[in-house]
Amino acid sequence: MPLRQVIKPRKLPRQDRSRETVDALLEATSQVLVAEGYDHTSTNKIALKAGVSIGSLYQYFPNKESLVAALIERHYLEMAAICKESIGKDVQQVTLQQLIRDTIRAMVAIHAVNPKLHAVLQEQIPKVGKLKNLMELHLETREMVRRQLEMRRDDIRVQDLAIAAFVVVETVDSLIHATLLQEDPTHWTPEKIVDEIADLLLAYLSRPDTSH
Amino acid sequence: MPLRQVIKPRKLPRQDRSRETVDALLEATSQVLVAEGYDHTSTNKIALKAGVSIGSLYQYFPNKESLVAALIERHYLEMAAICKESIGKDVQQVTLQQLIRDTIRAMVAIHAVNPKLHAVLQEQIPKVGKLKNLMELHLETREMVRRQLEMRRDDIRVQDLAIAAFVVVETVDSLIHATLLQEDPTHWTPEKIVDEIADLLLAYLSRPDTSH
Amino acid sequence: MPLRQVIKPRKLPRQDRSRETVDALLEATSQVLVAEGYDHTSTNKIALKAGVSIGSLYQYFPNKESLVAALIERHYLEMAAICKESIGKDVQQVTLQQLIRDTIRAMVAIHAVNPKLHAVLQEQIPKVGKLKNLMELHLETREMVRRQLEMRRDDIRVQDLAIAAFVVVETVDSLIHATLLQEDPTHWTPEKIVDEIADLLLAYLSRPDTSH
Amino acid sequence: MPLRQVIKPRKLPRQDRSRETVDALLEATSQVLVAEGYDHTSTNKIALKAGVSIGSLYQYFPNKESLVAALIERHYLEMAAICKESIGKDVQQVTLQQLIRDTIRAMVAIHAVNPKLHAVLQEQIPKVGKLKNLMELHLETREMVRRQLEMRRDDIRVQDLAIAAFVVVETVDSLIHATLLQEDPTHWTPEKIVDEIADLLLAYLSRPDTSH
DNA sequence: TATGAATGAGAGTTCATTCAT
DNA sequence: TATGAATGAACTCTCATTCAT
Repeated sequence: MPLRQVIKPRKLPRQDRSRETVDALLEATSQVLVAEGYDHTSTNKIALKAGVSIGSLYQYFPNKESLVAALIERHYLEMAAICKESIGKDVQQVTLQQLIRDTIRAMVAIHAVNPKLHAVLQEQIPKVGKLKNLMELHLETREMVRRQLEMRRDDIRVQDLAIAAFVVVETVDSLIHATLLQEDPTHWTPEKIVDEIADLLLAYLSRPDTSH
Repeated sequence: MPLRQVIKPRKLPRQDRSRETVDALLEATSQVLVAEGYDHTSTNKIALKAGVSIGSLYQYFPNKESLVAALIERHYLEMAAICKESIGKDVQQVTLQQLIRDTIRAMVAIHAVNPKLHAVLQEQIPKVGKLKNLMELHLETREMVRRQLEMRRDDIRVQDLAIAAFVVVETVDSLIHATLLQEDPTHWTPEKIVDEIADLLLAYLSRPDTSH
Repeated sequence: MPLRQVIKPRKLPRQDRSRETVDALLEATSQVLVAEGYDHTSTNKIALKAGVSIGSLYQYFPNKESLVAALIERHYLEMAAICKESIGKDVQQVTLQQLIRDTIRAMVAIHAVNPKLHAVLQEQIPKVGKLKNLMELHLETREMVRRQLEMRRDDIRVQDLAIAAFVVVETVDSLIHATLLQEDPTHWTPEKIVDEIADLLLAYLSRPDTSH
Repeated sequence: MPLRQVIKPRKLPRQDRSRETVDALLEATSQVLVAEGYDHTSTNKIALKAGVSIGSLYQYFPNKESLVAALIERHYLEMAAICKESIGKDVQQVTLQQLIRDTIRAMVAIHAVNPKLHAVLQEQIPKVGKLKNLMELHLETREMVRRQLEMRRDDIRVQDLAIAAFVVVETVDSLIHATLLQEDPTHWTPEKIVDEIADLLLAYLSRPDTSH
């Protein structure tokens, strides 16, 4: 039976094939979301773009929501990794000013991962059910920032560091978001706004210089 | 009996019926949006909640989008009125600090009009087509704030007042929004956050006190 | 009370006003049919174009079908008048050839009354219910032609004059109709086709000339 | 067991299911059109009659028009096949008289395929957009007839053969159509009318016999 | 396990007709 | 009698999901 020799090399082991299919589906979901918006995203389009039958899609994801939730999760993990790298490490040698700039840069980097997807996820996904994961990132980031601030307690004039962290994270995120959404992109460059935000937060957090 | 016509000022029955229907539809739209989110808002549900036939709905609104657009318009007008009253008047006697507090209060008031509706409109309405009205309010507010800042040019250390206005409006809005969305409402009261935001902006805008 | 003198001259007596409304409605029906086709003709559009409220429309016509039926009737009467004038009179002095030309001219005149309306009525009106009136005109015309042919029995080689009349009427009508529908109107002028049809029918009806 | 694969030649179940569904839909379209007329034909009725869900209907046909267009296409192909077989072949041995009879027979055969459907397609389908296919059959037939007439140029007295072909096709079609629509079917049999039309056209086309 | 044909609830929308004023 | 707001059945079409193969 020479045929056996012709038989193609055993496809990837089950797990790997699954992995590929799931990845293809998530990538397709991302692309369709960006290209068409949440409203016009359908499971059929996703399956088509992923090169996967609609039946297979439902083998891996029980419903549409779970697909989007998984995508959010994936995006969230990417962003969380960036966050942790930038502001998660327990270094105290860094000045408050440096910390602030690092935080802002981290947030810019987060938005840069896939800005259009980020915008869709943040703006269009109904924040109900299992889909509010993206908010959790804020909570975690807030906590990380709070810990960092605590290490510099003495340099900071704001009493309640939880509030300070909240203000920092929300402010940075919203300003970056608004800047990127700006329809006239020539007006302010991201660099300029990084400086501006740093200014804002430093003035807010730091004790007025009473040295002289 | 000419008197009768004066006594009973003809309520122009048809026009009133219309008005009532339109109002009922907008109110129902608002409620359904808040209760179910944009995605699960349908013209049928709106008509049902409004106690109006689906046919009547389409007599006044050519499509679903136009209903939401009209609601945005209505909400926008309410908010714009608040804005203008608070920060539109050309008064110079007011200190920068007072101006900042007024602006924040105006934004809080705006969110207080119908907070849940505001959140849905801001978060869930796809920002495409005719539905981007809510962003325009930001533009207008920004412009009003810029003019106010210009009147106090000397008290302000930030160079570019357009950027300053942008930062002010976005920051205030996002912080208020995030605060109201906070799931644990006992943590920070709105009053506390108003103070905090005032602090933040005053530190950002005002020249460090060099009097002594 | 000078007011009384200002009061407008009493509107037309009931009957005349009705007449006007009905006419306006029929005219509007005709125009909407021509402009939009039967499918997109609605009673609301008709009432609007007629400058009459939808309620009034239903005061005069119990339903949409009856409106179209009345229009067909009106068109039919106009056409029938033309027919009768041309081929209804009992004159024998006229030659067969002349009779044929008169018949064709009558049919051309019929189509000329309102060609677009005629086309819509003939092509788009579902031939069901009360709406098959237009076919009856053919029956009547056929009968008139048959009587005319009978008066010239000796000049005609076709045995069954009922069939001859049927052939004549259908042929003339369809050829005129097809000519007018021709999309390239430069190709054949109506005059040319009148000659051609006359040729066709004369050859069909008349006894071959055996005089020599 | 390789035999099984040969014995039971895979019916490609999916493709067959599709085909069946499409066929059922077209057949249902035909029946609903005939039974209810174009106006009262709806996709829901078609799907119901086809024993197919409305969703499946839209999987194969993007809209109602496309269903009717496909049906016209199908009907058109059946008719075109008949036409080509009867009057498309390039035979010159056949006399003009025989040609005429063949042509008429072809047209009768065309109408006989599905007379009621033919009537609906010809009378009720708005001749706009993709739906004017049926008129094209006339154009093609006309061209075929013209070529046949040209081969017998010497036997024909009519100068312009394009006009002659136009007259022939329209006349034959309309007379057959009118005959079949006749409500009193006992009056004239199709055979009788074939003779009559042949008579008509022969008299029209052929040169008067001057042999003696 | 993969496929994709099939499903059908429900969406947006139209329009002939009714009826309170 | 005239008005036009209101009605709702019925329409076209979408899409998340199922299931026979």
